[in-house]
Amino acid sequence: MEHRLERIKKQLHSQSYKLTPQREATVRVLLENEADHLSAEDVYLLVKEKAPEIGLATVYRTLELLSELKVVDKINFGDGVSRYDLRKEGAEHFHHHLVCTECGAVEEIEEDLLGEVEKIVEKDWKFQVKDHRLTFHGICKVCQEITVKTGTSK
Amino acid sequence: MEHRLERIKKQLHSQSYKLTPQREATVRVLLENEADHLSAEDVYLLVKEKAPEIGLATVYRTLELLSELKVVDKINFGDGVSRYDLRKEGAEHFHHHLVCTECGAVEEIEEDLLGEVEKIVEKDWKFQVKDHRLTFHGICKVCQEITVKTGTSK
DNA sequence: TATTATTTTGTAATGATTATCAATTACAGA
DNA sequence: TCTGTAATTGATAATCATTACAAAATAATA
Ligand SMILES: [Mn+2]
Ligand SMILES: [Mn+2]
Ligand SMILES: [Zn+2]
Ligand SMILES: [Zn+2]
Repeated sequence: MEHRLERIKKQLHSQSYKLTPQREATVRVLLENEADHLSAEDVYLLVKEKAPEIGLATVYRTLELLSELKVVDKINFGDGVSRYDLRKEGAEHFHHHLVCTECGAVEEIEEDLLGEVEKIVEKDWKFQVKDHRLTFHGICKVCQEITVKTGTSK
Repeated sequence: MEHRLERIKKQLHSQSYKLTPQREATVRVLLENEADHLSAEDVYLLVKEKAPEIGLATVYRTLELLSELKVVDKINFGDGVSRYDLRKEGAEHFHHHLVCTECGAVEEIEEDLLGEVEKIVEKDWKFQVKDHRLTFHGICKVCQEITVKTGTSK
């Protein structure tokens, strides 16, 4: 945890940004909730618990800054809000997501499954891939079992 | 063109929706601009050229309806607006996109490159895939050539 | 034709995000 | 340490895409 915070601090400094108390509090919230996909408002409320004086605008600005530095990725699951997702330690690309259309659960795939596909894209489309976004929509494990048991097909 | 319109009409009827003049005008705009990725506002302005009496709310409702019917897919490229993208004729899954981070161009890949990946996801994550969203971010062919010629590395 | 359900329109309301600006804080030089 | 300057913050207003609403229009039904 402290290790990752240190790394982010260095990344900020390398672009001559400072790790202010507000920024640190925001990053800590992101680290402590890595499994979730928090909106700016979500982050704001969580940061507020520790640092009640922080303003919503600062949270937005910090998240924007972290996006530029590729510390977080800004994603949109189709509800009206942007969500902010920490990059996995050392990951070159954004991780993948499984979104259940039944229960809304979001699962993560850290493994990069697109290596081969990217080669094809670079070769056949002459497109130099820098990053990707991949989300699967479908039925999660839990909901599949529910369907089998209750016969609910929807 | 007429063929696809007919098909969409039938799809609407099968759910007991009507193809009203406003809906038809909207669908026509989508068909005539299939290469683009129009926002609701974009669609509204284009429809207005032919059917000036249409209201923005109707365009939103129609696009929403077409989304539910899977005639269009609603996507978000990270600018503040939703964009609406016609499904390719007979396509089971949403097509892929290549977004150039230099010039903003959006290219389409109709070929489904995720067959193998989906098998892995179903097998290893026990997730039943219904659809997917895949976007690559990188440098398009045109911008690569510009970079080579001018030495602009950005 | 009378009745009812669907659809549309213009507009108001909502809500997430961004812009603004005065106040605070950090920093570099004297 | 003091001083001027740049960076950052917080409160709040403004923006802007989208949604909600209610009255009018249109279509379907009896
Ligand atoms: Mn994630
Ligand atoms: Mn497309
Ligand atoms: Zn589920
Ligand atoms: Zn380009």
